[in-house]
This record gives sequence, C-alpha cells and structure tokens, in this order.
Amino acid sequence: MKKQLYHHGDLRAEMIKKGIQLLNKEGYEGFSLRKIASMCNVSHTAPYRHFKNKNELYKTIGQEIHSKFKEAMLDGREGCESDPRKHLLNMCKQYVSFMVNNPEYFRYIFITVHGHEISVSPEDIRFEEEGHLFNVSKKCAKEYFEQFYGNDSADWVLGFLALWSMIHGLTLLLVTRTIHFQGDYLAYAEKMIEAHLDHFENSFLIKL
Amino acid sequence: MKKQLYHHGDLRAEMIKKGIQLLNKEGYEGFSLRKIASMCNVSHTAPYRHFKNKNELYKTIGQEIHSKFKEAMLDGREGCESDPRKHLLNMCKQYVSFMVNNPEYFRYIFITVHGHEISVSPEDIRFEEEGHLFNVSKKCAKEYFEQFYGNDSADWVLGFLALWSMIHGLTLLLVTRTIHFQGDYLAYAEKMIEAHLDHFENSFLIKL
DNA sequence: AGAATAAAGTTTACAACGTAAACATAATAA
DNA sequence: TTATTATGTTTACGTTGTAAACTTTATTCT
Repeated sequence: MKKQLYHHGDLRAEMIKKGIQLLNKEGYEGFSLRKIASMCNVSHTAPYRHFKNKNELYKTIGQEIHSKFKEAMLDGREGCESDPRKHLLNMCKQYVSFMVNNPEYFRYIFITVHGHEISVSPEDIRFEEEGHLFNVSKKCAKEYFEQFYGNDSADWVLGFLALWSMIHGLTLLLVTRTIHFQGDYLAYAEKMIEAHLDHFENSFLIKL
Repeated sequence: MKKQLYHHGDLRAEMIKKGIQLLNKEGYEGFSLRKIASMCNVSHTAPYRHFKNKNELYKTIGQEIHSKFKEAMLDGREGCESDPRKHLLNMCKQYVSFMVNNPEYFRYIFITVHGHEISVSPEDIRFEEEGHLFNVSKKCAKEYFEQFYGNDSADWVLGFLALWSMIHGLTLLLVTRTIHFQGDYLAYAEKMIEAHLDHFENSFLIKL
C-alpha cells in the first residue's frame, strides 16, 4: 500500500493495474468497469470518483501501455548506437514482437483509441510531446535515412512512412491472426525489413 | 419484397442490409441486435430465428463487405491487363482508398472479425476459397513478381508480404487517424508504392 | 381436404453493463 | 471543533444479449 489514505488506499492506481490484467485476460469485449471495481473490492460506482467514465480509464491505460511499449523499443538500442541500420532494424523487430506478445496492447494504442492525429507532410512531422513514443522511432529512423537523403525532408518522410507502414501492417496481420507463419515470424519480419533496406540502399547507389 | 413468405418476407436479408447501415452510422460500438430488429419493425428476439447470436450476424455482414471490397479491387484492373506493375499499383490504391472511404469496413474484415488464419510459408500460400479476396490480390502480385523471381517462391512470398504489409499498415494508420496528411493521401500512397517497386526493381538490376 | 409439423415471430424474463442521483463517511482545512 | 471536500455506497434506470415459453403462419403428410 502506498498511501493508505481514505477508505481504499489508492484506487485509481489499482484500477489501472487491474484494468490491464482484465484487458489481457478477456480482451476489450470483457473489459468492464464493474468487473474492475469488484476486482478492487469496491462498489461498482466507486470508479466514477477517479474517472469520468469507462473511456477515461481506458485512455489512461492506453498511456500506460504506451510507455511500456516505448521502453521495449528502447531496448532495441543496446549495443548498436553507432550502427544506424542495425539500430533501426532492432527497433522494428521490437515493435513487432512486443505487439505479438501483447496483442491487446496493439488494439489500445493503434485501433480502439483513436485520435492521435499525427500530422505527416513533407514539411513537418509533428508529434505531441518531446519524449513521445513516435519521437523515439522518428529519431532512430532519421539517423538512418539522413545518411542517404541529407536534408531532403520530403524523401525522408516518405522513407520513414513506408517502413513504418510495413511493420505496422505486418504487426496487424500477425496480431489479428490474418496470417500465420509456419516458421518463426520474427525471422520473416527480419528478412522483410532487411530486404526493404537493401532495396533502398541499392537503388540509392544507382542514382549516384 | 422478394418472397412475402411468413410474417415478414425476408428478415434475414433485411437484417444484413440494416446492419450494414447501422454499422456505418454508429460504428461497432453502436451495433446492436435490438436496434437492428427495431429497424426491421420486428421484435427484439426475432433475429434469433436467423442468426445464432449477434456475432453470427456480424460475421455474415463481414462476408458481404468482403465481396464489396473484392469488387472494388477488381475495378483497379481496367485498362492495364497487360501492364503488371500498373495493375498492381492500381489495386493497391483501390485497397487504400476503399478502406479510407469506408473506415468501418476495415474493422470488419481485418480487425474485429478474426480467424482468417491464412497460412504463409515459402512453400505454400493457402487461401480459403478459389474466388477469395486474397486470391485476387495474390494473382495480381504474382504476375508482377514472377517477372523477377521466376519460380523462387520463397522470395516471391517475401515480396508479396512486404508490399501487402505496407499498404495494410498505411491503411490502418489512415483509418484510425493515427496520421493524417496535409495534402492528398492517395498521392502519398502512390509515391510510397512506386518507390517500393522502384527500389525493388533497381536492386534487382544490380544483382544481374 | 384436414391434421400434424415445422418455421417465424412475440412476450416475458433475467443477468450484465454504463451511468446518474442521493446519501454516508472519512480526511483535511478553517 | 466545525465546515468542507474527497471518497465510497446504495438505489435506480435504461440498454444490451440471450434463453424459455408461447403464438401464429406456412408446409407437409395422410
């Protein structure tokens, strides 16, 4: 117990924790305020003292997941700070495997909770906050693509977006079980990414 | 009215129709059996004579959407039967724009309704039926990739999967409004696909 | 044809859900 | 100490999915 104030202690925090548990066990369909309340040994309307409604709790949990996801992606950095390509590759692999291992998380972040509204145009890629998840991947991708494009932001955005789309789509195909591989899915993912980057670098050589 | 049998006529068909309407208006959250029943001027348990439960209706609607989607993709074929690359490009563009124009459809097919379970391995790409949606795209992609790979199925699957993932992911990013472009999104999509295919073809030339 | 049967729809019932309102209690501030 | 605010509870209501029992209409069998 952290504070042991009031009746419960810290209901808000426990609801987030138990909410994540429930979400992982039963998916979004089974995610109910009343269940979470009872998991916290509290009446079914107590949650309303801490969250405006069900969706507010859900969004809060989304943020929690966001930071876990970010952490996982940063783990892909180890031992390859000096190699932009390897760094980018590892990060993409972390992206896919984290979501495959936590399928519900993908839904929180990218499907059910809408409204990120990240603007993407040649001139500006805006992200909400400085330390935001997307800034992490953006920075990583930038280091790689800059080697080729330099300051040509139009092309670099395109390269970034194409790669992001690819792993994002692969992840969705895996998470929804639209496809499944006979062998190791990560091996495929790696091949796909490597091929993409190979193609990219090779075609760049031609232009020179 | 088609048959004018029994009390209603053809409740099953009308439920599918009204169900699609409701889905487009209120999304999956607002999709309720009781609402649909009342839209058909029928008691709230009448649906159970035609569908085992809510999810059965939902899945049936999914199939309906599938065929609309397939039709849209086939429209991308016109006037370019002899140009595999253009054919593939058009199909990809149709894929994205159809879904962006009908965001809920994407959820039916690729998100909420799971269980496609398409097996993907170098040796075999199995699809459920002959005329299935995925066979359409597969055939189109095959014609293109075969120009380069010939009979090397391992590589051709990889090429197919990479492209599919890319447009699938882009579509998800657009449909969920995770990103939004300043300009015309289809122009970006086209550039991305063209660049992907360019990279692909260029890197292939190098190897020769 | 008329009787038996199956198909389609209705009424009633129940449990789970989200949420609002009124009330109760415990912690903090005056 | 008292007033106030934060936190929880009880009660209530409308909506949902779905099961059971019943009714009405169409089809089938003799």
